[in-house]
Amino acid sequence: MNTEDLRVKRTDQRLREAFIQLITDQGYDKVTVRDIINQAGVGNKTFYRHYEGKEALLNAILQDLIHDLRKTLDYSFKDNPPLQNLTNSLKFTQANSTLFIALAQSPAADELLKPMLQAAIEEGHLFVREMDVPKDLVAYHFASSIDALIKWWLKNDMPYSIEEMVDYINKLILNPISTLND
Amino acid sequence: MNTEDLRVKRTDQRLREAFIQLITDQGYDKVTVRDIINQAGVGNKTFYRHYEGKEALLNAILQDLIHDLRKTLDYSFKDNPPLQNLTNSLKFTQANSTLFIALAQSPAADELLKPMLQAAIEEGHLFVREMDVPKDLVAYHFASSIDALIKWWLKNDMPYSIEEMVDYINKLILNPISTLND
DNA sequence: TTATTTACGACACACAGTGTAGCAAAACTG
DNA sequence: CAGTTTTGCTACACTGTGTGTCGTAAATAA
Repeated sequence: MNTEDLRVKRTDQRLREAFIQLITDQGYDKVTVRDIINQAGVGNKTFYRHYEGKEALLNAILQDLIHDLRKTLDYSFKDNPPLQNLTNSLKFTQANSTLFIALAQSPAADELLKPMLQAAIEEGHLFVREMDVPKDLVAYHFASSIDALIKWWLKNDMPYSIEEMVDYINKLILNPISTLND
Repeated sequence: MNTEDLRVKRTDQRLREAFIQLITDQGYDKVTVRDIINQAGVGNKTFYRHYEGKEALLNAILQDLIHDLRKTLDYSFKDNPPLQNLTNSLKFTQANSTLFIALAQSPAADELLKPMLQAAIEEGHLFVREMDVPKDLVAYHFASSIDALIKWWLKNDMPYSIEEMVDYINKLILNPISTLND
C-alpha cells in the first residue's frame, strides 16, 4: 500500500483521530472496530487493509508518539542539567495530554514514559545516586514512581504547573532530604 | 440461590479454582466463559446462575481476598510499630502469591494493596512525615510506589526475603536519608 | 426413609463483534 | 486523459456472550 497516496494518508488520519476520540469518550475496552469505522466514516474492509485490528492501530499511534518523545528528549544530550530531561518530559506530556490520557487507559499505558525513564536512569542521564539497594530495583523504583506521579498529574487535570511538579517529584522521590521537618 | 447448599458451594469453588488457573496460564483477557466452564466441568447455564460474567467472578474472588487482608492487617491496631503493617502486607502477599500474580494481570490489579496502603497512610497507620508537598499527592505517591515495588517483587519470583524487601522499601521510599553515600 | 425443593447438564438459539471475500465505483498518479 | 490503486458495499463464516427450556440428579427437610 502506497503511503504517498493521498487517499491512504487521509484514511489513516481519520482512523487515528476517530480511535483517540472514542477511547477518550468510552475507554479503550469498549471501543469496537465497527465504532472506529463509523466514527471515521470509512468502510469495513478499508480498516483491515490498514491495520490488523484495533491493537495494531493503537501500536502505530504509540510508536509515533515514542518517536516524537525521543526527539524531544534527545538522549545524546548528556550534559543536560539533571532535572532538564524531567522538565522536558512533563512539557511533552502536557503538550500531548489528550493522547496521553487516552493511552493511559489502554494496554499501552506502561509502554511510553516508564520504559524511557527507566532507560534514562540506567544510562545515568536523569540522575545518579548510590544506594545500598540492588541496582535493578533502584532503576525500576524511580522510573515507576515518577511515571505514577505524572499519571496522577494528568488524571487530575494537571492542577500544578510543570515547575511545581518537578519540585514535588524532586522532593518526594529524587532528593527527599531537604523536605524533612524534623 | 441457597449458599448453604453443598452443590452451590462445590460449583462456586470449582469456578474460582478454574478461573485462577486459567488466568495464571493464559492471562485474564484471553480467558473466556467457555474456558472456565470446561476447566471447571460445569454447565453453561450453571455459570450464569452463579455470576453475571467473568468480571463478576473476578470481583467475588477479589472481595474475599480483601476481606482476608483486612483481617490480617487489623487496622484497629494503631500501636503497631510503623513497619509492622508493611511486613504483614508482604507476608500476606507471599502467602497468597498465586492469587496475587493472577490478579495483577486483571482489572483488579490496582484494587487490592494500593487502596489499602493509601488508606493506611492517610489514617496515619503506616507512618507519618510532614513534607512541603500537597497531602493527597504524598499519600498517592507512597501508596503507589510501595505497591509497585511489591508487584516487582512478585513478578520476579520474590528474589529477596521479606525482611530484605522491607529494608529496601524503607530505604528507597520511606526514609531514604540514611542510604546516601555523599 | 420419603417427599419436596432446587441446582444441575444439555441443547437450542438470539445476538454482538471480528475478520474475509468479491466486485463496482471513486480517487489518485503521471 | 488513461491506467492503477484505494475504497465502499454487501454478504458471510466464525467466535464468544448470555438466555430459555426441560428432564434429571442431588440435597434438604419431615
